[in-house]
Amino acid sequence: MAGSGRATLEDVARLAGVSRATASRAVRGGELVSAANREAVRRAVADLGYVPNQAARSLVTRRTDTIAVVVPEPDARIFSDPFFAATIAGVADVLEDTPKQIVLLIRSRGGGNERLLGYLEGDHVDGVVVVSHHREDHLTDLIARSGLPAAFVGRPFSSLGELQYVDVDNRMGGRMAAEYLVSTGARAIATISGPLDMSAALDRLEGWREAILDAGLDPSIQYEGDFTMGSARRIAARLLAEHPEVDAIFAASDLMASGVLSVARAVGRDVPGDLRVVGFDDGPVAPDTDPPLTTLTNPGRELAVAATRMVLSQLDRQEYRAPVILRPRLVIRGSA
Amino acid sequence: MAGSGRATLEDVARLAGVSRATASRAVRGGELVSAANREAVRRAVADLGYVPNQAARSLVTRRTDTIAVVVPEPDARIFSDPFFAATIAGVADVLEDTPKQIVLLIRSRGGGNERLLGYLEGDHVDGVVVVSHHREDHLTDLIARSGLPAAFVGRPFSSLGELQYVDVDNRMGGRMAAEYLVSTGARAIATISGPLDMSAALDRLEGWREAILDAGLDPSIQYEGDFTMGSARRIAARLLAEHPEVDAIFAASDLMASGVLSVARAVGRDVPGDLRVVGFDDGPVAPDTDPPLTTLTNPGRELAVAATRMVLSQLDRQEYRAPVILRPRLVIRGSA
DNA sequence: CTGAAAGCGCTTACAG
DNA sequence: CTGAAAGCGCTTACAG
Repeated sequence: MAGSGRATLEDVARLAGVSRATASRAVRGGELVSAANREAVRRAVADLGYVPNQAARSLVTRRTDTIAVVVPEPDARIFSDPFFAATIAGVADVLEDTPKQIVLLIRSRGGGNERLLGYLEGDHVDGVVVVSHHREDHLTDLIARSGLPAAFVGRPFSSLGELQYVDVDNRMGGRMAAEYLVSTGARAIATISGPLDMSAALDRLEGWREAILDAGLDPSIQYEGDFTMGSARRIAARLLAEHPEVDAIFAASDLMASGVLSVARAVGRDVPGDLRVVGFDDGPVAPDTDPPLTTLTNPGRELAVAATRMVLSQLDRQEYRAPVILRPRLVIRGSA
Repeated sequence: MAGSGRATLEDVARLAGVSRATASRAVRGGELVSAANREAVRRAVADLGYVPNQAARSLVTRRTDTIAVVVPEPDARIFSDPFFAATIAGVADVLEDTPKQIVLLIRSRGGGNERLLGYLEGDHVDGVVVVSHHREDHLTDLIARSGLPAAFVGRPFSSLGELQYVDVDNRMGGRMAAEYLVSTGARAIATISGPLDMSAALDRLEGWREAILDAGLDPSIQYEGDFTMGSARRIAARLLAEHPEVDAIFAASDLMASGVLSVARAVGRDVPGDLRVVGFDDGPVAPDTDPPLTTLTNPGRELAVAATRMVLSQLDRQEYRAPVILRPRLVIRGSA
């Protein structure tokens, strides 16, 4: 009772009248322990408020019961991005049914990976889920070197192969956005891409471009944003001024699309009347913009669930798993 | 080189030609170690790719270099709440300058606290920052019992005293919202509160009520939301139908205020012409609603920074710290 | 400044 | 089903 958390397995064993080995077995689930001893240990644990010391356990089992969620993003604003938030929720969903916890590994402002590497290699986590990976963050090498079970949410940049990941088919999504806009009669279709050091941004841009070309249209009106609303606003203001002929914009995230919407309103463009807007993500903001956003699905939660399962399954047997690639769906609302 | 992460201090010591004790001292910063040995160890560490095993270290030091961020919220949607996101960013900001990492402890869907308690008491973390605390989540008892250095973001429900926390003065904020609305000429002022099992919601409501009463107005038009946009939309639709005379609404979060705005637009009410709306948080959505939101500041990041510092300072010396209470500021934009 | 030794609290073959 | 024993990889008085 006194000093809860301080009781040790030794104490439990003594109180229950068994050896430490038996107490240990009983504590963990009672395999190979007589019913009587199991009960005695249970009572001792309750009486003493015993909680196993994880460090001691980890030292011998080599497991830590923690999964790292790596966020190689120097800017903590990432946290308010709904896609990212959904991702954390997805990991949490899966781990809920296990004894594992999430440790959040955030790239330091300084930009170095030393701490991250040290943590991953210090036998600190059992596996890792990587979110929001950029081309130059060296995370693919780092993960490969660590040898830890890992999965990326979003196709990693890497020549190393073998890195497991889940993704939405972003190229198809970009295509679908452009094709849909073409089908509604748009002819001067611009795009605001995400940051081109991220595969999702690259793929969406590529798909958009292919479809624009296939339609015999001009793919040259293309600006690079960073997935945030702020970036899209700045770009949209310029874009609409420089290219008044533009009759549709594919913004590569809902946040950016909603930035476009507000700028369009501010400069007196009617959406979808004389400007069509398509976003990407189908996140929580999509139904709430004005007009509601036509967009492509990018289910962060579902992707993170799949990635986490991949890591868990690697923990069991080291088998290779083909990437999980979800097809985006076009959700038609009011903006296009 | 081979089996990176597998090298042990023993290996380092042997390669450097010193004892394990000296190697240990050198690895940690070189106090009480000759320059020559320090260098020898440094080289051995580099050669072997040695990374200390944290479990072994924790077992003896009793420190884990992790801080728990406890989210006693069954619903993972919390992650997309910008205030909450800001909070995580704030903790990360502070820990960035320390060797500590964040472990995210989320209340299980099942609702039980067993896992949480087990984790906190299993010598797993050095301290805890609690975010989004509800009256019945038993977190105050649980934290107090664990004896861990802790701080709440938001005033805790507790009779135990001594629990350290940071907060914005929500009551004053509620007051300021109501007083401002009164000053703009509003006379039928409703409120949509947050969930009343949270102190922030309670305090804002209380402050609003006091000011309404002080102004000789009627405080009876009051609905309970849950801080989300969805809840506010459902409520606003009913509220505006049942009380068409309402000329102002204080919504206790920006998310809720933005829900009110969209409903108002849908039913043809002009904001701020014939309906004024004030929110709370001054989060990222506030400048981007239509019209931009008049709101009160609630700096989640700053609060979390203060809370984390509290925990860190408790880690040093067990001294008591008075709560940090920030004054909200009224930010006037277009909605009121 | 340095090293031998004890010990942190557990788990896990191993022998019974 | 049970217990004695070894060992996981580190840190920290202690004596020098």
